[in-house]
Amino acid sequence: MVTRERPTLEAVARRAGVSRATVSRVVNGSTTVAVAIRDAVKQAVEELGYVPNQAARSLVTQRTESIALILPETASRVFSDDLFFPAVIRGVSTELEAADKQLVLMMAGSAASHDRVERYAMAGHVDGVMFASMHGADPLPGTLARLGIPVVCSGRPMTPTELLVPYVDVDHLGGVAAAVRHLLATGRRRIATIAGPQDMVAGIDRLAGYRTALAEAGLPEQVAIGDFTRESGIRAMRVLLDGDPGLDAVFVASDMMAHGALQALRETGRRIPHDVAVIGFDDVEISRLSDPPLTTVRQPIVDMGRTMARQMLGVIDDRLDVPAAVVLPTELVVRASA
Amino acid sequence: MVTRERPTLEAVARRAGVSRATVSRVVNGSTTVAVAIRDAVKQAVEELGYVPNQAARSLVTQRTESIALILPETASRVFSDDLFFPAVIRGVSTELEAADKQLVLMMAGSAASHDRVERYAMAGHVDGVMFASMHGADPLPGTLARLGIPVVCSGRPMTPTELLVPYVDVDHLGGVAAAVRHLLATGRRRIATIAGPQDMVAGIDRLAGYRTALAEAGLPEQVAIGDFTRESGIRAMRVLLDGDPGLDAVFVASDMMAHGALQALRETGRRIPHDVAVIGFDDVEISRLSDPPLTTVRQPIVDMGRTMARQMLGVIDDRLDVPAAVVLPTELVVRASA
DNA sequence: ATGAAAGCGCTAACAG
DNA sequence: CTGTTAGCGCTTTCAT
Repeated sequence: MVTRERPTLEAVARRAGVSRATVSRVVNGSTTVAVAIRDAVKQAVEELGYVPNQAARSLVTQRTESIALILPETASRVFSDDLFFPAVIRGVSTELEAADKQLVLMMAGSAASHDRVERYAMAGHVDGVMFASMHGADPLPGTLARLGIPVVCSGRPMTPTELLVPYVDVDHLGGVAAAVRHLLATGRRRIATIAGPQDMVAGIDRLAGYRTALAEAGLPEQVAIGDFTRESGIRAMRVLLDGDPGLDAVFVASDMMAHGALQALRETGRRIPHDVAVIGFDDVEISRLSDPPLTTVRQPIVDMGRTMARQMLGVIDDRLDVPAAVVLPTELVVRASA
Repeated sequence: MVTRERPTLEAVARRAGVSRATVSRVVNGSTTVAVAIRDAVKQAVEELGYVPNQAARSLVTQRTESIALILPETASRVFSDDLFFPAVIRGVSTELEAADKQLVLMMAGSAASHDRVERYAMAGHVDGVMFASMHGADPLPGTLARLGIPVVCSGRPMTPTELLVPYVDVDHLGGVAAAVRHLLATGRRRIATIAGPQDMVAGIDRLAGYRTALAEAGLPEQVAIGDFTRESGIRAMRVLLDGDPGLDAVFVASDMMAHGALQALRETGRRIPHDVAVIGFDDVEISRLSDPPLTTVRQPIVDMGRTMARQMLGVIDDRLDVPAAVVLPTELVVRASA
């Protein structure tokens, strides 16, 4: 590897006939430098193509100007046709770009990579760590926070971590309530649900919302569990139909699963929404492209990413007005499927 | 920001009653350390929760153990429902994970971010830079390569950069030829194409393939240009139909555009493949889910990512057997649309 | 306003 | 096999 050696501060200083300290000042935009000298230095920087060595800089400043986003999922899951993660990344990315911070994206779907992430953060590679899509009571956010590393989560953490870590989440319960209300208002009475994984807050809260709403309406519940993927939606729908061939509606905790459910329903010859009404959750693109287009609970995924990133930037800059918890609204979007 | 100070080599050395050098040896797995001492050091490391400071380490080793993947696109493009980029990322990510290197993903859709990327690489933030989805004659790969930074590209570069930079690409021409042959064999004679953007090798090569194949068959060509997005596919298809309402086949340079083309064709009441046969390119998931399922030229996108990552690892390790150019095969996958 | 000097935490010769 | 020593390139007091 022929790494041509890059010019150092020292080289620039010699060329401009000043000290290293002065060059450093100019490079870092200090105002206390005489204009003539500043220009000379800038010219030397230009001529030599000088770029500060980040490792050296970080060593003394204790700052890297980069921030990690941890997705406790495999890469194949993050980059599947489920557009949830991409939307989070987009939001985060937008905010960090504006703040001139580098995003370091880390998938941590296995125990090994989970470890790697921990070491990575502890090695001071990044100034802060953001988590999205947390499963179970992941101790990592808390661990890092206790070590003094700024941590922010998307999705309410399931551990007392919440005391240490600011987070952003959406109003799952409100969204589900609106969905079930809509089903009731359109005359449905045998309303099943395909719930999300019960080791994730989004899965738990949406199921709780369904239960509450059905209890209030005095209707019996019918629950099948999926893992937010299309495949699991297909399977869960079949299970539900086995249990009650006469069900007339299903609330599905994610659009991907709802997409699977539509397929499973069509395969049995049922017409949607005539025989069975279907409502999803997310409002990712696929819900508009599905057949029929999906009525769904919109959650502002991109905004979650943006909000989380802003919280992180606030924490890093030691701003005191960083809200410990932000809950964004959800909204029912009615399309043909219900 | 309360960054509790982390223990240093020095602290571990004191606790274990040895020198810093010895601790460094143990931490880096040197075999020339007495077992007793090694254990003592390991214990001290454990007790103090020591993790090496990456900035300090990089400063002296000139290595960061991370590698950048540059996507010269906006984040919204990379993380849209086009699963091309995700597939590349997945491939890259798999290989780097195995090599215990950290992937740093950078979107560079604007001139500003293009600059940022350049500075980032030159600051020694990463050990190497991989490019995917290059537009036009981007000078950045060449620039970085000349500076001694290892560079690898996915997609044949359009500049003489190729002399400096290993790359991986797929057999565009072979794939297109197979597609057109299939159309001819099934009796189509008025074969149009929706080409990709003509500032990208994938766009150029696939159009060239179409032209060659039609010329050989002695048929007239009909070309509309898109930019690989679904929207542009819809528009291009309408243009083609305006030009020749009687066309009986269209080869589309990407599945996303083909998806759009299907929609545009259906809107005119045409039946597929009865009235018009459609063949796409990519074989991303959407081609199986579309209506009807899409006949398409499969390119091994994940493998491109993997191959590129392996080339990069080879270059970094100064291995001499790194191939300057790898061309992966493509393959026609016949489904209902043609 | 500028320079001198002291490290940041680590690795890698080189001695011993 | 282990310790001593000399930096890696930069920022930041502290003098001047």
